[in-house]
Amino acid sequence: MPNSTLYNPHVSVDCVVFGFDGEKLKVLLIERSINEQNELYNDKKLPGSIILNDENLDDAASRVLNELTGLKNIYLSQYKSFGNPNRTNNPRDILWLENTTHLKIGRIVTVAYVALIKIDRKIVFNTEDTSANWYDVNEINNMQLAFDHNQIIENGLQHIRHRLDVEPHLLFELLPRKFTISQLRILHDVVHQTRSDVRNFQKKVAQMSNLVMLDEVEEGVPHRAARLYKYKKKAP
Amino acid sequence: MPNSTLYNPHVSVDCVVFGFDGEKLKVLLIERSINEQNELYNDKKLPGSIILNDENLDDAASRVLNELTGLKNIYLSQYKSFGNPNRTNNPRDILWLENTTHLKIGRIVTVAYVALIKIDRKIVFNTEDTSANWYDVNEINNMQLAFDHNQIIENGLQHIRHRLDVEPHLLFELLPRKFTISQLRILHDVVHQTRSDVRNFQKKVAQMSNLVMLDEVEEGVPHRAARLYKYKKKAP
DNA sequence: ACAAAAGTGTTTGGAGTACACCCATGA
DNA sequence: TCATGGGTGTACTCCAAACACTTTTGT
Repeated sequence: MPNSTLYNPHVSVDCVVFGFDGEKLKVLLIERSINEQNELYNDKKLPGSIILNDENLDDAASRVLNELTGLKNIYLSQYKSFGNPNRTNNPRDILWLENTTHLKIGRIVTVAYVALIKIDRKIVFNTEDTSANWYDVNEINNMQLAFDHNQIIENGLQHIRHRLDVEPHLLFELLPRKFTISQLRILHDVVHQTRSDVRNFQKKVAQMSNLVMLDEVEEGVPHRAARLYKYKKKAP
Repeated sequence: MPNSTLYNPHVSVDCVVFGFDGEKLKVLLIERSINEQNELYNDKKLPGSIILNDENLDDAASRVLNELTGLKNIYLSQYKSFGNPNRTNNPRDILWLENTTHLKIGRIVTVAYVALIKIDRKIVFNTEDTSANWYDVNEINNMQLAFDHNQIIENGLQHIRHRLDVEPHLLFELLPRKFTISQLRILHDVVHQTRSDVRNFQKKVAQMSNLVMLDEVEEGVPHRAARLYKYKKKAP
């Protein structure tokens, strides 16, 4: 329950949290309920918060993610700020802001972050006042999100695609600790919107020195089990 | 002279303006004078401003550049926001802020932009209350700038290096309208901190379809004059 | 004539791309 | 035994990098 001496109501952070379920790229959204003339209106929003008065932007983003998932040390990267004076003009959004913050809110500039998390981590998404779910990045175009969150996600997606291109090791932030080369390839293809050749991909992977083959194979698949690998930081 | 109903004193924009003088990469800084206990203290700062209440972030950055240079249509790109709660804590900076804005200023989150301009444009940098000069990017490490502007420039430099790598056509924003291949190569090398081979560079340039050779050569050089080229947008 | 930079081709190695078959496993 | 994906090698193309000499012009 924010209070005005603790919080800075002029600046917020929003996090576009990406996950990979083995097939699709997903984004984590918070379910939002607004009581509008005695009708409950439901939609979704990004996890975010106005910042504390004495808080760094990066710290605010970490706090939001930690409050939501209980996790620390998540990959987080600031990528863009959104400050259109009209972004907080929708009456529904104003109502929701005032109900949840109990502050008088004017214009808010928000600083957007992308986060990458391993979707297999068992995360408590449903606390007493928050419930969150994963959504396909491609479905989001057809959803009407709070504020300018559609645009924030769209930009976040572009950003992270580019980022994963330049720094491929970040792909491992999205995979389980142990993974198969197929999983890595499918993730790579989903991110880059390509369809890579299996043999060429193996070849490229073979020259990654920080990929270590384990003495284990996957389990519970109805076909030949694939070898498991893990990612090891620090190139030699 | 800002007034509190017009300006939003919680958010500002700062512009890291890059230019190229034929040899070095330069950044445009504003000379700042502070009357501190009857001693004049001089240093430098980035061109910037708190935003207007009803102004987009991009518009605020354009406004700052236009007020400074008189130019429009400058290449501008937002790259990072800085919101350390201590960034506006230096007493000297507080004094300067209050003298120039006549507002009570607390914490300011600033949204940083990089801009690219052709240094040969004759620009009025010395209006009645502002004077600006170009500084080598490498000298800036040894200067003590206002606020966290050293860090903002450092990040801006990284950003623009990467950006010019990904979108090489942006190099032409830094060159005069007519330029030689040498100028282009030297700029390329300054940006990428490389030393490219003259012949290989010519070869690469030869396949750029939007580079057109003019029927002119450079003048006033004490050696064989080089051919001039211009950049033409829109690939065929 | 000399100093200074302009301009110009060829060779080589490495990376990316295209392509097809046998293998191991669970049902 | 069959269905499903796992795992493997070769040939070709293209791009990047290395490398040195002649030409033009001003002084």
